[in-house]
Amino acid sequence: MTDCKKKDGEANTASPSLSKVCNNNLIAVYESLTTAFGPQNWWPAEGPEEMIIGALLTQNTTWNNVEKALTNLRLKNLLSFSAILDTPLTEIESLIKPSGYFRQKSRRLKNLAEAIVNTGGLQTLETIATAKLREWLLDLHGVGPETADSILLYAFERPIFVIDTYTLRISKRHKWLPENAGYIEAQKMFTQELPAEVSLFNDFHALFVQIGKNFCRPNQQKCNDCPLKPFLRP
DNA sequence: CCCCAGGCGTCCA
DNA sequence: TGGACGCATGGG
Repeated sequence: MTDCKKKDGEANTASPSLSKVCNNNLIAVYESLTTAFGPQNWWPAEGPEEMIIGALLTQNTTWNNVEKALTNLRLKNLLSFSAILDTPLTEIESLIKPSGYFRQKSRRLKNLAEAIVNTGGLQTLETIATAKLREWLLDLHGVGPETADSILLYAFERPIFVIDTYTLRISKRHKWLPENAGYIEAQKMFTQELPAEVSLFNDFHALFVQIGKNFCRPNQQKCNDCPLKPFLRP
């Protein structure tokens, strides 16, 4: 972790900042994760509408619970924005109950569906440049940075690195980032030090979730068996 | 019984 | 501007 190689011609006098992990190592992190867990294939396309709905429902919620809600919606043919728009709030509430926060999320879902339909649907949104589209998403009530970026990456296939609590926690535990780092700072690190590839970002994010679930819980870290042990900074 | 989950908006200093 | 808090079901 300490011998970050400089690019050709670059001065080697400045000591690398503690918050900076060199390119080689984040790639190595990804390779270690892939070796340990294999490719993840997250959100393998039941279509962008379902991905977007899932991105909203999974806020602070396990995917297992989200799947129950998605199944309920699918059985009622409600995995489309126009259908959600035409369905009473109370029905949405009862269908998505397994995914938790159902009163908030049902409103957010209808709100999101309404915004998308009113703006001309996904076909219109697809034509919007990434930065602008991110702003548009963030303006929606109930869509924060992670949900917006998940939608950008997984539904619109834009090369945006998604930061979730696992990614932040893992980055801090390994001292790739300072303890007070936030979403933007973390995203900047990954963006700057990785090639902007959708498939890489997709898989990387999913792999971090695996590490988080298995080795990096809030009050329990099993660093001894963790594939990322070699990447812990002193 | 406990802790935790693929966050976000609100409130308050 | 940043840190607590409520939201809610389901799994370990």
